[in-house]
Amino acid sequence: MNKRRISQTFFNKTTLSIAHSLLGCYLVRKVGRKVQRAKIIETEAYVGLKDKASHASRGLTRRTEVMFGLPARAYVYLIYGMYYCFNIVTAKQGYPAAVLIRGVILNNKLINGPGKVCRELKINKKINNENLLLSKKIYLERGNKVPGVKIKSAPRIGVDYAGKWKYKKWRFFVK
DNA sequence: GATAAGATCATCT
DNA sequence: GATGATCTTATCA
Repeated sequence: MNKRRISQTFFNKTTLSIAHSLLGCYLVRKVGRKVQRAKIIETEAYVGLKDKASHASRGLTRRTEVMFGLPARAYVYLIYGMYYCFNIVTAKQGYPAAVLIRGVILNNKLINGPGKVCRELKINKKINNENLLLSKKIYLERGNKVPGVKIKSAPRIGVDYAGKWKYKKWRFFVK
């Protein structure tokens, strides 16, 4: 058993606080024999039915049902026909919330943008609904703690249509 | 430096 | 049939 692997208790807090805590942790992806460990440096939170920027704001659909499900699952979807985005589902079953991984460092290479992260880590819809606590293909590990002063927050990206919700500072990144 | 357009498809109306 | 939690390339100033 991997001691550094993130366990259920990590998800036992608010989505915002999880998005914050994920910074500095590692996203581990196994493809065949290859293992990639990507350090998370940027996240975005999508919380609740009322968050217009969230896919869940229009209610439960086939696509978003993973977000309404159990925490610590992966929510992967295709956007603009060509890019996948990788999210970690949070909050309890029945309440839609997730944290989008926007940026990582892989082999000392900065990868900014959810589409690029998924391309580099070979994330596709097969990963959708994977249990990050149990899966051997993709999971999370604790990293070095990031000092609070190095963590910045800002409005989310690409959600201008979301009315007042676009001003929420639910994007977190390491300076 | 900034802004605009094109690629391309699952999902929703 | 319209649209989007994006990225890259092209064109402008």
